[in-house]
Amino acid sequence: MPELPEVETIRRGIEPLILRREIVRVVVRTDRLRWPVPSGLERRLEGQEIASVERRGKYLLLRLSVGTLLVHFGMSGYLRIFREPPVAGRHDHFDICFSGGTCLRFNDSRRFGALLWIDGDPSAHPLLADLGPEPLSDSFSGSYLFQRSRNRRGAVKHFIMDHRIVAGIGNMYASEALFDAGIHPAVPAGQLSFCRYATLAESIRKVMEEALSSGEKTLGNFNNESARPGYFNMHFKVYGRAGEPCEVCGRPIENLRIGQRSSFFCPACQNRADIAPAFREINNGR
DNA sequence: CTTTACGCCTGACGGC
DNA sequence: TGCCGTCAGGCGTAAA
Repeated sequence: MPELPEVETIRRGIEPLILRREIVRVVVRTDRLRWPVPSGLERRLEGQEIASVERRGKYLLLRLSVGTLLVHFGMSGYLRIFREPPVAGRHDHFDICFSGGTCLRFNDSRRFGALLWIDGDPSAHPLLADLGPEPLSDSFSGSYLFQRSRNRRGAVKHFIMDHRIVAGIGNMYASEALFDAGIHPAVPAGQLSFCRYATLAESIRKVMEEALSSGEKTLGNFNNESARPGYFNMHFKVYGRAGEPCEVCGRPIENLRIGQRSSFFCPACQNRADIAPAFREINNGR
């Protein structure tokens, strides 16, 4: 599931292949994605040049001479790169081909992804306007999280997955960051201390940067036609590891349902001392 | 305002 | 072997 690091890896991978290239051919095979693909998009894109390749949260933004193309990968979306695309297969929903021969093909079995056209300033688009800061930007910090979390009773894991709070963190990296910070995912967001949020913000940065460097290693594979840019083998310490021993303490990783999502954590390394009344609002040593 | 449940969709998986 | 039910997940929406 592409989260921020995966989308950023895709961005870095395709940027040198398509920047300042002209779109020469667009094929849309279904308009039934997360939202309908705008009709007549093909004609609007053909002949336009890619002015920049950007990302906001999990959204990939291809800025054109006029307007912006927004791509979202949902759960199962991925791009492949061809010079001569073969006959389209199952779930190959659209192709965008460029001068010089590069062709991007989008495949998404679950169709939670999106292809949208934005006229004018992308940051004013409803999907982007309310996004919180990028976790790797200067405006993201422990004090920011602390301030936004006051009076929130929902689980901290849900809190950091709220894209209005911070953009681009999904279920996998939320679990990993909380493990790194030693914070139990179910702790009410409003009950964590300033110090714990300082730790959490650093853990979020660390996990994102580690994932980005994993992705960086796969960039060389982008001309391999079987490759899926952005789908790299990230090493997870808790995500998807229910029942396996924690690599720090050996206790079995547990899976707890929080807000309709599975949440993986180590019951020992991520203890709930945070929410015991005696420990509220103080740094308990971690 | 915050919090919660739901629906979209398909592939993988387990049970029979 | 094959069928069927269940689950996973991002994210907007609606309802509480």
